[in-house]
Amino acid sequence: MPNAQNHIIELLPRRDRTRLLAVCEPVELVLREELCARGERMRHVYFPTHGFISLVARVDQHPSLEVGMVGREGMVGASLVLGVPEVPLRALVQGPGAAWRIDSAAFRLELTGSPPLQRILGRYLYVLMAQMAASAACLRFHLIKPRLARWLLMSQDRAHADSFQITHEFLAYMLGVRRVGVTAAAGALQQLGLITYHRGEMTVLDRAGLEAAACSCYASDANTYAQVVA
Amino acid sequence: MPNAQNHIIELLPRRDRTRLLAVCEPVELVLREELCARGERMRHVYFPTHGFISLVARVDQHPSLEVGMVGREGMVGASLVLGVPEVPLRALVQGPGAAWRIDSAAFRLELTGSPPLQRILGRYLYVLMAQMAASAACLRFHLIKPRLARWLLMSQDRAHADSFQITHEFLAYMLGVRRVGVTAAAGALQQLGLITYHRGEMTVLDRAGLEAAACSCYASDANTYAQVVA
DNA sequence: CCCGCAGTGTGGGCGAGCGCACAGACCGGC
DNA sequence: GCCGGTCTGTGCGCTCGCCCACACTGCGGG
Repeated sequence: MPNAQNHIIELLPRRDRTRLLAVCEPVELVLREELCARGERMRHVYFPTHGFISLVARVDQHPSLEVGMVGREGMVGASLVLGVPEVPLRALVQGPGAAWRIDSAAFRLELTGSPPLQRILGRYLYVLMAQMAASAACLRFHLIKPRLARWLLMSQDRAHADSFQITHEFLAYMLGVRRVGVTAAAGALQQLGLITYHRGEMTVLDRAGLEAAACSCYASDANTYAQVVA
Repeated sequence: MPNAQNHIIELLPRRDRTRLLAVCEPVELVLREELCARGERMRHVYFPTHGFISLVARVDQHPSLEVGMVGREGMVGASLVLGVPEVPLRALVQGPGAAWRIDSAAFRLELTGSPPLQRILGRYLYVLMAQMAASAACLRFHLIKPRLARWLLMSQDRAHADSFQITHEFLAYMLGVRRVGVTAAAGALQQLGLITYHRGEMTVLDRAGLEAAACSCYASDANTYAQVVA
């Protein structure tokens, strides 16, 4: 049996896993690729194995805002589990990598035939919801620096790499702040020796230090996931 | 067949509806009552028929923040549909009224036996998620006055009344701002003749005017619900 | 009737983040 | 080696919302 490299899939019992993988096809996740535009019908769902994806919300003409992140611990297109083929969010590849892709129709078929898959994805959806609710409060009450630290940690977890390609500009979009605000916060973190960056490449140097600098939301998120899904 | 007065229940086919109502018991929703503390196991789910409930998130020691609202268009405890008995949020009665209450175990039983119920609740959960994602962006980008207008409209829809008991202080908690900020925004709306208030009682005078003053999130929310659930 | 209290209105000082604008630094391509 | 574009750093004035404090007003209870 192949090593699926995706937590959700790995949690499935052997039978269900094999059957699911049979309808999967491996695809590459290209940086900045848009897996799904907001409001659009999804044609595929994705189980990332490497790299990570941002779930991005928009209102009016305002800049975007990241409300969730998906890596090998989750999936993109979970709303299909709820029976709704649209997504209210953009799904944007932030860390290049790879994923298992499944056609929506095939996935729904697989889902109805696999209670374990239903169970796990239900729990995953719960975590996603909890994450979104917490993100809202985090966004409101926490300063840029701790939020940036949290973002970096979450990315590192999902990318399984210490280094990723991201500019201040893009980070600003994710966090819903100005680029200048990111520059200031990132500069402070660099001063502290926690990270280093250079022309669109950021590297985590001191993970423990970053965890101390991050807001509590990082720990609670990880906690929720561990308790509910794993 | 009794008139359920709750949209979710009313959308069920006659058979499923009757069976569900058989395990329901009517309860009163008392103002400020906490239907569910965050992190706690739920003992009951609620289908409101009158009044409305706020879903409230917290981080650290910071003040609370409303991330969702439930009235007769929805239910409290929808995470049971995902197979998780806990809720990451407080559920707080903001508008007194009444609801159908079901024991969690009985509800799960009913759920497994009723595909239509599963289908409708999945869609409702989707709407709730979309609402939460949009709320985050709204929180970040919109000013207090439009957000307050939106809150009043949402309350009015769910309470099915033009007047409700709420102080500036409490509104501040919901919107995640200071009381003084609410006073200023509410004062402006009153000046415009859209609302009037007095010692903890707010009344909507000009609904159309409020809709014009509200941020776009109100319309999008209503839209999503109408398209997905109804 | 007076006191207390909850709800509301107002003010001043302050800090985080915003918009805008521009300057330096680095990289790749011709 | 020059040039253009991208990424990063910096400055300034400003707004919104923050904290704190206080004053006014109904309303209900002793």
